[in-house]
Amino acid sequence: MHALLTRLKSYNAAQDDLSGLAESAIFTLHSEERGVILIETGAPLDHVFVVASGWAIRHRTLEDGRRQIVNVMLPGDCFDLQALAARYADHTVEAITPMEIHRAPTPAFLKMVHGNGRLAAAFWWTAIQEDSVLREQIVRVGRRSGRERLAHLILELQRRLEMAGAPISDSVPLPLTRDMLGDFLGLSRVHVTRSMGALRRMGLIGNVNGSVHILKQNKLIDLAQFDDDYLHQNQTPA
Amino acid sequence: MHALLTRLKSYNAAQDDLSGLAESAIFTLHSEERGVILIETGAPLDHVFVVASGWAIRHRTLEDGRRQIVNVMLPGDCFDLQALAARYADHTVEAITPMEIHRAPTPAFLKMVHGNGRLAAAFWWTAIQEDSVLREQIVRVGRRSGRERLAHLILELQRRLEMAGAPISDSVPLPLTRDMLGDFLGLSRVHVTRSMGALRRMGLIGNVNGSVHILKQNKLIDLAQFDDDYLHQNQTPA
DNA sequence: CGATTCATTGATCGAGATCAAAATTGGTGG
DNA sequence: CCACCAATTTTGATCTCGATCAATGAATCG
Repeated sequence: MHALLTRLKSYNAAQDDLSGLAESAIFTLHSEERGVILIETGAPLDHVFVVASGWAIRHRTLEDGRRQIVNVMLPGDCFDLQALAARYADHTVEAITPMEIHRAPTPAFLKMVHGNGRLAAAFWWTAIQEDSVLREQIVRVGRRSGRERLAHLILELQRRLEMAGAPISDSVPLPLTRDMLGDFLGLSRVHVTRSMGALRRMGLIGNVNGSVHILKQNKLIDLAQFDDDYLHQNQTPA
Repeated sequence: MHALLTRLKSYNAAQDDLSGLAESAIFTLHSEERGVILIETGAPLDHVFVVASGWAIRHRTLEDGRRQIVNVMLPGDCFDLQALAARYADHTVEAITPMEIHRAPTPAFLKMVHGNGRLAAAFWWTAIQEDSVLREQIVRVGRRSGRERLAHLILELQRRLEMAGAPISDSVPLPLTRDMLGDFLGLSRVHVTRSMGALRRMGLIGNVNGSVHILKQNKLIDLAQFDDDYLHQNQTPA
């Protein structure tokens, strides 16, 4: 639970009784291989997950094969809190790297947060944060150019990884194939390569294979019109 | 609160103690004109809203004027439950028709749901539903063609309006200009007109001005690959 | 090493953007 | 009821970004 707790620090500066989470015995730790489907569209939602390490994607595939990746689940992310109010999954979640992942049955999870208001609020905050990420994804896909989408995504991933305790660095791991990036950003595989090449030729990012080096943060932020307010990092509520 | 209560019926079939909501005195009713900004990007989030009548849009504008509408708020929708965990708005919400809207201060709202678990669950359900709508919007904008986007949106609006108590009908009100539809669907104004014309010429929808007539539901559903599972209509949780 | 998967690059094509003008709609006031 | 004005929609013409098709390179693995 380390990544999640690290993340929650930036929410709950006081850090009062979140300890209850680490102590609770309802989560069990599992290792999953790359490619494993954690949640299947249409399947019952009976567990809540917290990512310890590794990456997963949430995606939806249309009848004719077109696919859209909706979001990436990084260490410290929790899903599917949907389970508390909906019975069936409306998306598929798939591990794209080997993962370590905590899993709790929904009813036990519910009981835990019922007994601990601060904990409930903390999880609510993570849900809010994911909402904002989704909204920004809509803006990204709806109104930005190929390069802008890519630059914006790279910056978002950098921030989100740092929030979960990754060392501050201009090197961002990116274990996504061009196909996945395309399905994430609403572009074709080929165009991802092109946009990547453009950013490289502009000197904004460095050579890529499994991770991106950010060479000129400021230029990249400019190009992407990236404003990280939407990540609600240090906004303890009223 | 009629529209919201109607909507909640499909969630909480038992309909036990949601009455507390109607009785609670924390909401005040306001009339707003078209064009009024209900929530401004960057402004403190100190109120929770429930739409009684009229439409609003949540949108974000980039520095160079490109705009993306993230979602539409219809009668029975609540926002911004974000207020419970984030201090500042990351989007603008604007009335696009005259509206009647209920408003409660966030702290009072919090106290109310704290004292009433079923009510809390019901509001959580509305948040889950909005999440699903957002995810579907990502798929729509990321991977569908112009006509598909339009067809899909029309169908979604029809369902959502019905859920809030609008009479079942193949006539869907659509008080959005072509500009708004473009900013919503990630298209240009001109292309919205074209896509609309295409659907009309295909005999799927009827003449439009302020509302759309759905002439061939099935064909429209086919074209859009519309599957309304994501609206989680009758899925009381475990 | 073949076999497979993924990235890069080139060539061509098309959906949708942009620019521009005309037609329609909707008030408002005389 | 009509004339006028503004806002919006529709339509046409042209261009461009990104998609598609196809071939070539790298990289990984039994």
